[in-house]
Amino acid sequence: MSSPRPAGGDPATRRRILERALEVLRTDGAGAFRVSAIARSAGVSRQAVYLHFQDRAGLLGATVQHAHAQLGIQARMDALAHETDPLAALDELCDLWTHLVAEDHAALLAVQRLQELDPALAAAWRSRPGRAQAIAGVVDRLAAAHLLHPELSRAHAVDLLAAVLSLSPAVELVVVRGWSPAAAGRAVSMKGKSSALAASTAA
Amino acid sequence: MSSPRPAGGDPATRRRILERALEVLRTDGAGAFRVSAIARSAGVSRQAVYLHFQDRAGLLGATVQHAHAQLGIQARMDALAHETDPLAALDELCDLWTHLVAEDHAALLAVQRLQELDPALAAAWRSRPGRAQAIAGVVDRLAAAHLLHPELSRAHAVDLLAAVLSLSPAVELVVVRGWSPAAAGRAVSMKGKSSALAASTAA
DNA sequence: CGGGCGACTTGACAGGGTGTAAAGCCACCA
DNA sequence: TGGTGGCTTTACACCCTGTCAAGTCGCCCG
Repeated sequence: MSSPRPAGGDPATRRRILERALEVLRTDGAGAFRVSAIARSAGVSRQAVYLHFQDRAGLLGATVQHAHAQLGIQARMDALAHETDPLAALDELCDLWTHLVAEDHAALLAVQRLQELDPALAAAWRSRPGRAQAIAGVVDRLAAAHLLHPELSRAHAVDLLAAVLSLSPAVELVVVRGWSPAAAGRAVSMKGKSSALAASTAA
Repeated sequence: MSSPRPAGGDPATRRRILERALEVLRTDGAGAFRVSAIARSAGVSRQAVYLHFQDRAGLLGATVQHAHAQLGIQARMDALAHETDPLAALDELCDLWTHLVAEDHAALLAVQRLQELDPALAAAWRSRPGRAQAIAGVVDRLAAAHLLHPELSRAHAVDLLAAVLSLSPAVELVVVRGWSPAAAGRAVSMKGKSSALAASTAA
């Protein structure tokens, strides 16, 4: 269910397509994410792409997954799950997010752009691996440590954290305004803390 | 310079096109923003649209302007400029933003989506009327009232506020998670305050 | 060695979108 | 009566997606 790919073709070719797709995305932006351009860049025919991926949205989804794998997002997500200190977990999640955005904002913007045209991609994106769970997990740990603001329900805290960790703030700080991912992560984390915690326990 | 429209055609027709374009955007989303669909919806030929607007991006820009006018954004912006209490100004700006997003997120998302394909639209969007000035103005007033966090430069405060007032947090809260614009505005405002102010002087 | 199969290419097509161009229609005005 | 502005119709070039059919190449298996 998680990978309904046509399963045709050589994995090496598939990987090469994904690598070039990611590079196209990173260097030329979301607007350049065209099947023909990616195929050309990968030195493969356009049809070959359709042999490996359902359609453009499928290719984009796989490309984002590939980017996440390349950046070791899953490993950091796993580490996050084992972090016992709730505040450290929150910091780490924010840092993870801003670094990911710094590296792959084009890919993330492309997904945001294409999801409207493609319900399947939208669904995959909304429940993108780990993110919702990570946010809920951090909030749960904060609540367990009695750090959540007393007037804030857990659901509301999740909403707030999701808003803070949404795409455009990170893009605004890191991409548009040139902050370092680390600094942006700290800022995001501070926003999250101060809007959801009982006391501003800044580091 | 602000309105480089071809200036051809009947203003009434132009208005009708804008109204339908806005409705298309609001009901069918950014993905449905197609010249042909809008022309059909306005009961006008596709060419007539090009007679009134440079191209699709120009039409979108004008549509957003029309939406802002319809919602009385400019009036609220002006009122904002005359608000003397810095914290009230901040609250008002956040409330303004979430209400605008609640009403026209589709239009705003469309702009965000198309700006990559159209440098002119991107420029117009980045310096969208009032927004940058409003943010800078609020920060200035906060600084003048010595409310800014002492370790925060004015430029950084502007960056932070711009991040808080970027598109996706408001969309996340209001559109995805169903918060009321007012509640979302309060949350956004609180985030802005707590990340930029010396003390959490909540209302 | 030869057949077959999987991976890929080539070429073509339908469908839909943008933007431009040229010619015609029509109502209104001088 | 003639012109002109606003709009329509038709046609076009161009690009992109997604599908189909046929052909090519290499490799493995019998």
